[in-house]
Amino acid sequence: MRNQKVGFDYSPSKVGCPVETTLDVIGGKWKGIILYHLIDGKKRFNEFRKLYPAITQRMLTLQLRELEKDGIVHREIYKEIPPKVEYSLTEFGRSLEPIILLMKDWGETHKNRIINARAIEKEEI
Amino acid sequence: MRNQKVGFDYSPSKVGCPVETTLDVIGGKWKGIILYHLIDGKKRFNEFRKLYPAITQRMLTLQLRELEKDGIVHREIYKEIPPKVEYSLTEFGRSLEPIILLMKDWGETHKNRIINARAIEKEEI
DNA sequence: CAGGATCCAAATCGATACTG
DNA sequence: CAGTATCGATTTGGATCCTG
Repeated sequence: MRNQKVGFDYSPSKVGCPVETTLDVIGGKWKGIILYHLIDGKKRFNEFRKLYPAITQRMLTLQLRELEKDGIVHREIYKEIPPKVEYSLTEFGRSLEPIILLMKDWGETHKNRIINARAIEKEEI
Repeated sequence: MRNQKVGFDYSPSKVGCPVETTLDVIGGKWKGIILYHLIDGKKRFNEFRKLYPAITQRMLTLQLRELEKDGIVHREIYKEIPPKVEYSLTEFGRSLEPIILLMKDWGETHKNRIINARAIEKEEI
């Protein structure tokens, strides 16, 4: 299976409201985080893994590839030994910055509220 | 303390960057769309189904319930026959409006680009 | 009308092992 | 270092039937 997708299917016939387009690009489980960390500069593969140990190697690879295919992320390969690959936002990718930053603000402000809501939810089960 | 934790909880909303919190709330496959349609007023269950035939009854129910539990959506039940249920944004939910609207703008602007990128991707398979 | 319940298929994820 | 490959587990989705 050489083309497993981690994002959503996006055949044109399914395209509905514009919000869906955006969520399709940044809504993957780890894409927002990847994008967020790319805002302050390029990152290497293992830098991401240190920043976010919870994401597996496999998922990181898959999500980066999709962002690359959507033209959001640029992948620069240095032909050295040991290998070195740097990921950065493309110009197009930068157009997502305002959204990511707004999401960051919202998350910072309301994180505890969400955590509480979900904790209560669990107690009730 | 009835909620003492022995290990560390790695559930997304408790750890990591704030962007993840936000995506956790609005990133569900249909949540963005639901939220988008709620911005311009309350909606009934079957109204959503007409606006978005692609979403199944089951998925609509599940996603609405999650938004409700997170305090984003309010569910008003009218005890009538036939039954009537209206969904609306809570005050808290309204704090997400700027993000949703920004996502809508981005989607409108770049929709075609994304569709093309993914069309090419498919040709290559 | 607005769903709940059930069952099954498909998509997605994670752990592990391996490689240029 | 930066990945691939593989496999089993989990999650999610869809179809169908049922109900107050």
